[in-house]
Amino acid sequence: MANNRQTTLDAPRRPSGRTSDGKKKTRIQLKNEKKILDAAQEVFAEFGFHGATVDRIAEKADISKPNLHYYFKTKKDLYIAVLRRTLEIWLASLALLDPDGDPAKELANYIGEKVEMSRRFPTASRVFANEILQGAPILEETLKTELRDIVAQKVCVIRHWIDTGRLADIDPYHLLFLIWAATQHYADFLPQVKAVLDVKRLTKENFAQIDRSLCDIIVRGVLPRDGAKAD
Amino acid sequence: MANNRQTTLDAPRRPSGRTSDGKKKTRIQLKNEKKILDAAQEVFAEFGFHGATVDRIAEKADISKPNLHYYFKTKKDLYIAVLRRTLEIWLASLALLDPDGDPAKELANYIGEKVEMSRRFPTASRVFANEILQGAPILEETLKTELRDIVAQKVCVIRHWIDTGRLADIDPYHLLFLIWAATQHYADFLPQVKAVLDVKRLTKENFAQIDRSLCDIIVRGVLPRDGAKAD
DNA sequence: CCAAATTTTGTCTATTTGGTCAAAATACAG
DNA sequence: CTGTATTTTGACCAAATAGACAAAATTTGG
Repeated sequence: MANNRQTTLDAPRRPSGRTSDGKKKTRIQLKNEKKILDAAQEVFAEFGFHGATVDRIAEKADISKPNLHYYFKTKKDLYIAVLRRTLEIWLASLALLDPDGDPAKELANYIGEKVEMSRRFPTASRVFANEILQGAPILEETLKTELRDIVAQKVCVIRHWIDTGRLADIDPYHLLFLIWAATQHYADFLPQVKAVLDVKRLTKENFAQIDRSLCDIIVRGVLPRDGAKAD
Repeated sequence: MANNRQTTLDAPRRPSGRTSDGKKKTRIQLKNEKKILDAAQEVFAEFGFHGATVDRIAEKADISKPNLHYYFKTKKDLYIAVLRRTLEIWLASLALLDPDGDPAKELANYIGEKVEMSRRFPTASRVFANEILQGAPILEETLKTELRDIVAQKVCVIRHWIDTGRLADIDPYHLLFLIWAATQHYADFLPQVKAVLDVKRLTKENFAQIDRSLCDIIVRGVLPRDGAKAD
């Protein structure tokens, strides 16, 4: 009788192939859970947690509502499951930034990866943005532990680049925030971007241009200036 | 019998001192509308349109629900009113960027202004972010007209700076997006920023540091490089 | 001070929506 | 095949919530 009332993301971390009772998941379970999670991600991204309705998710997943509840006890459980999936991609991308690489190349590579993520998984980004925007009620703990730790590591890498004179003396934290903000902007604020650029959708070419622009500005902005030019 | 069913933001643009019938607004009206709008902005920012309840807004405004409906017929009307107020500040800030000024100074000034806005009016930023994130159902038309036009103007200014060799050859649109994203990040994603930085709140000093970091990176990133260093 | 206009409120309603439950249908192991 | 476990569904419920409305209270102009 596992009382699964949870408010944060920690706990489970199951190998994603077994149910809470330790039993193996059936093929049907695996298939339906994926269908539901995919549908839920889209709906949560479009309407936020509150705006999303279980009915709509069920409909999009092409499954009956009671059946959905058979797989996910509550709307919140489903939301948490979607967030967990999203978070994994999100955290993994930070694993880039190889300390031994060339700073300019590493940063450009990271920016490129993040831009690509905004292009290919915009709904994931939006679910995440929604959650943070609402005050991160579910993710808060995870942000304060996992994310904070990983970021601290990467900050060390950047600091090292600065200390060895391969990067200008900028604040590593704000550099990372800048990259996140700039890249995810094209997923989270897509309607605004499209309106301003006067286009129906952003093509691959658009994203290539975005990648170039961001790398241009940001990488240039953090490279050490040889001919220093004080203000 | 003014049928006020509207879906976009255009129309009204009243001098904000007269009611739809052309009559002068009473002192009570002015006072209560402000109270309600302020409360609504906070609640919409925190919970999004769907998550916000009229009861909660009424409570925060210290006014009864039927009384609130006396001033704003529907929740959507209220939401639109809040958005309109926000949009004015938002659009106005773009008026900066003086074509005759020094590019570096102008950009730094604009960034500073935007950072200051995120610090002082974070809820305004969040209401806006929420709206765009949900696909900008209300703002879409305004974005495609007013915002697009103003931005197009400013893009010309930036292009001019580039053409006269005072700025590197970067894409003006993406430069603006970069600045918006970077600055508003500290209002919209505040919980994440706080978690990563391991602080309870962002102080004035934090924001001064943010301003410095962003100006450093972005302004450096767009200044023409004298000693060109091809990739 | 009075009458008209404005403002405020208690009460009620219709709808939406998250979630339940028992029974039916289906898949599966021996 | 057959009995058991899993999956699916129709019907239903309780809570939340946007909004209506008429009556009461208050303000305002003459």
